[in-house]
Amino acid sequence: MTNHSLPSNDLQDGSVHLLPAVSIDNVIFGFHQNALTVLLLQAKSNQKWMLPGGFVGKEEDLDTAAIRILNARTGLTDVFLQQFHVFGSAKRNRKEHLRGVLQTLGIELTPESWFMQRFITIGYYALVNYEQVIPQADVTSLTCAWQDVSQLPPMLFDHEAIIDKALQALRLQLNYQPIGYTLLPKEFPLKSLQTIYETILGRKLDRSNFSRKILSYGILEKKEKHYSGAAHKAPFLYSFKEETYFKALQNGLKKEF
Amino acid sequence: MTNHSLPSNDLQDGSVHLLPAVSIDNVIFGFHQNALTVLLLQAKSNQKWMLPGGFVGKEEDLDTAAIRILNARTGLTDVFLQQFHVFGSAKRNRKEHLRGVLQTLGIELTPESWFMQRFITIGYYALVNYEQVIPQADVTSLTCAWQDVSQLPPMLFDHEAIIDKALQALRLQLNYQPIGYTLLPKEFPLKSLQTIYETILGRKLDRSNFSRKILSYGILEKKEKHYSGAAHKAPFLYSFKEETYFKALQNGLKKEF
DNA sequence: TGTATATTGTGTCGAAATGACTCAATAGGA
DNA sequence: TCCTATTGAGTCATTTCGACACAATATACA
Repeated sequence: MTNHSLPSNDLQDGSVHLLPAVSIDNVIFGFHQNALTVLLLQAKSNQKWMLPGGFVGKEEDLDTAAIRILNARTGLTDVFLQQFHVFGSAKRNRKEHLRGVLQTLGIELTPESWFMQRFITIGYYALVNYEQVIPQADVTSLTCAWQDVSQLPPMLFDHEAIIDKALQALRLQLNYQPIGYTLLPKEFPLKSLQTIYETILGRKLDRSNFSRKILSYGILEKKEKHYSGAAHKAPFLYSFKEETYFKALQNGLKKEF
Repeated sequence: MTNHSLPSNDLQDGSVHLLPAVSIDNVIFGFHQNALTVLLLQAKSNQKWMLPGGFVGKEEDLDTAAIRILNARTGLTDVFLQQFHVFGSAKRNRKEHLRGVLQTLGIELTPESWFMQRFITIGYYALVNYEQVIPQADVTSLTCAWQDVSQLPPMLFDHEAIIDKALQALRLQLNYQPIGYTLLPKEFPLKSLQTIYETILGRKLDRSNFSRKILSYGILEKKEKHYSGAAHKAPFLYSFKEETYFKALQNGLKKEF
């Protein structure tokens, strides 16, 4: 973890009502200007960027905590949020950053404080609608802002690796679950969805074949044309058919083997 | 967690050298008599079965701890072991079982002891060679034994759900990674591999199509015939081609999308 | 010794999916 | 008016998939 959505005196007596040694980091993906982006915070102490994270209450489910933490930075409540990996190397080096955080807050803690101990962090990823998010910085950060996934700024400790791993997890998910409903506005051109797939997969896809395949899932509905103002033919817009979309989320898109 | 491979006085002062609130549970799969099996321990206190689990040292990587715990019950060192999910519901009810464990060991702990607190557990699964395992019970268990996955005995708290989730994770893995090298003896008939796939997927596969597909991966080598003594044609044996097998493990079997 | 039975190796066939293309239509810029 | 980028639609050869057929054969049993 790096961040927290709790009052700063929790750092002093968090041990009373927080689960020790465990934190949560959220990788929140959005889609804007034809690019996949991640919501990040910039640390006051050293200007590096970090994932919005936090702690878990002593009697709080992990999933509930992840949602609470996401809500604090985005204002969103109803979100597709999924655990994807635990980062548990003993050498996740937080020490230096923590000193900075404490200095920022004007707090002193002994090295024995719960907050100074080793933490493992559980990675969750979310796919959200860019438009609906109101980024909210916290007391330790200068700003909360979207960053292009393919051009990440300097990140705190292992947070770039965590984003990488989230992308890998998404890449696998593409093969058995639909994606996009929570990332895109109600109506969108197929091109946008294709860009999302391309970013996650890290390679170009054939336009024609992509359209054939995605439409074969039966989760899209064709709407009217969209005149973007660009110097070329106007594309059709599409929207997700909620019913079949969620059925596909549950049952998977295809049966391998 | 449920179990531990550490001396029993760790229960008293584990807080000194163990990570609090975090345990590991291993789902160890083996293949025997044409069936997929899991290695389980039977609790002395109430005869229920549980996954071999344990704790994490304060300076120990999660993955290292998982291997250490697996080694303690199987004697194996070189194993395919993979984290698949964190179980973090606040209501994972260990309390009753813990009382039993403490009674068995003749230890008394205050409710404030680290051991009596809430734990989240990280699930790892392993695929191992049945023949090479020497099951080893620990101080809190009557026995350590293999159990058929499709006929599990009564299990402690959420351990059946954990096995289910491990199977689900395996099911996904089948689509992009080869499986079997660590489960089967050096040489085996295709039928054995097919049974593994069928158990993991929970449905029958067409023999002919299975063979075509699995051979198309190029990870198998045909060996001599095998006369089993059964009243029918003798099958060929196969072995994995290590080089291509591990290449496939790394790079995946196919590129969806 | 001969026949029955279960299971294996091999192959067929149509349907579906995939990857690499082509080409006309068109919205706005030069 | 012509140019250019992009779209919608479609072609086509190749590969993959699912379901099934059939002969070969290792042993049991009559």
